Amino acid sequence: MAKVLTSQADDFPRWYQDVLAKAQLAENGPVRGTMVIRPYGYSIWERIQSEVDARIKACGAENAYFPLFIPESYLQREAEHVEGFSPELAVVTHAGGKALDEPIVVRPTSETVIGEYMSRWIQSYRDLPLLLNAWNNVVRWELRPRLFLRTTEFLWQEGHTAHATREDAAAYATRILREVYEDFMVNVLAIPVLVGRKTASERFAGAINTMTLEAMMRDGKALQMGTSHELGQNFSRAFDITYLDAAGETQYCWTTSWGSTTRMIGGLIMTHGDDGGLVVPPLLAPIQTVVVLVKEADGAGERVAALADELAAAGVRARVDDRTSVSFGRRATDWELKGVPVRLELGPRDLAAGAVTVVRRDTGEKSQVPLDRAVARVRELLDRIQVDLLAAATARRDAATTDVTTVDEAAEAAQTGFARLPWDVVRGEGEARLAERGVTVRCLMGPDGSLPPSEDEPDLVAVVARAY
RNA sequence: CGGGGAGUGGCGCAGUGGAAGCGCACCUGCUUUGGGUGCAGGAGGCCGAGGGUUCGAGUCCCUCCUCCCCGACCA
Repeated sequence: MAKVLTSQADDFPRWYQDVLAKAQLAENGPVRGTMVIRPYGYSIWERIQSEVDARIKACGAENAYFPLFIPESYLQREAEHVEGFSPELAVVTHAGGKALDEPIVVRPTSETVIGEYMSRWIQSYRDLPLLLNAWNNVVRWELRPRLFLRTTEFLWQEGHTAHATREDAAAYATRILREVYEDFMVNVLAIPVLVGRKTASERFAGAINTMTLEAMMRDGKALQMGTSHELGQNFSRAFDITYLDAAGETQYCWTTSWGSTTRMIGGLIMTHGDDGGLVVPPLLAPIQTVVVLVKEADGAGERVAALADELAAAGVRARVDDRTSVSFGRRATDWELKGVPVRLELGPRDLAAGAVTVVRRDTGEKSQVPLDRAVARVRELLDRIQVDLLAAATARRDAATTDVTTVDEAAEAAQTGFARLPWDVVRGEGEARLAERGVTVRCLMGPDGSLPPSEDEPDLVAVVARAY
């Protein structure tokens, strides 16, 4: 492979920046912290949306849209919520050429405005559960932005639901965590995630329980890939989200919210990417296979086009690269940088052999396959790569995870990966001591890996790490 | 806001008082297409802004602006 990127070993953050630029994923916008997502990067986001949206709908939620602008007074109705978000709000004070009577905030999240409308839409227990989701953009003024990982404006989906009982709300928040996020991340992104509970200090502003999915990047740091919250009755009390139960009594609803963002693209890059660039898992890839015309000769161009058609007919997202004005090496490198899982090369030597050269992006392995077996071979490889990427990422994570027994050992081990230790050892002053070394509790898990119903369960395990 | 750096073609950088340059990218032509081909030619600059010193300032002095990195918040 040609060396066109800073290597991961030399400088991981710079490697990340190089990949963004060379794979044409995204670049900085003119206002600090904003992001321009380029067509290839956006096509990856569209694939994410498509997969996540289908899973959300399978859980019964419906899409809706709520406004970008929220009255400042709405945020102030929930004390913890406003306290949590105040430092990062963008506030509109002037519009239409004059000062506004009440400032308008640009949504940092939509709990408040959706709460207002839930209170109007919910009358009786027959209206519950109310299951909503929105695909939109939000703004949180970030002091230290990084493309995809932490930007002032980002794209996401935010789900908001209202239920009759705490148990229903908890069950739904957990269902989304498992059936939407975990399933998508593991089976499509091929990223292994730890599913756990946030500590009180890491909890969402206004939630009674925050659950998280944590992935390990190739540099050993953790990335929160998604969250699901039980909001208790905090927002239903603030926004008067009530219903009449079967006995005719007025009750407050129990609400949830859950979100996943363009940050997942950052996680994708840093989980699977290597010194050759991005590596996209086949099930996610906007382009699963590129058919490269090495050189126009002996009808090779027609064979390339026919091959791409056969692949498309077999359900493979295929693309032709017949830009013979660009040198072969350049084009091979381009597709590697973009992480296309399987590349087919067709040139005179292949034609003479009645074959096509097949290259795996993840391993670099090359083989020659008879033309009439090419489509079947591609489909086998796509399946194989999907499985292998998850296995490789899981192996890397497990190899960089250490069981320890003290806070000091955990802080040390977390400099290069994840550390696991008893929660009882950490709780209290432990979180502050870890923070001194840049380490946080990523999540709490049961001894068997289960999702704890509270942080007071016996024998909980704390997973700690440095995080993005 | 505390500490540390940097502003020079699109991007990355060199240039310590005397002709604005280099690499990549871009355009033209030829060449080469099986791993970022090679050669030749070419286009592109208010050197962050303002003021000062000097015969002469990208370079020295002053003021301002912006950006980046390290700390506290965060999907």
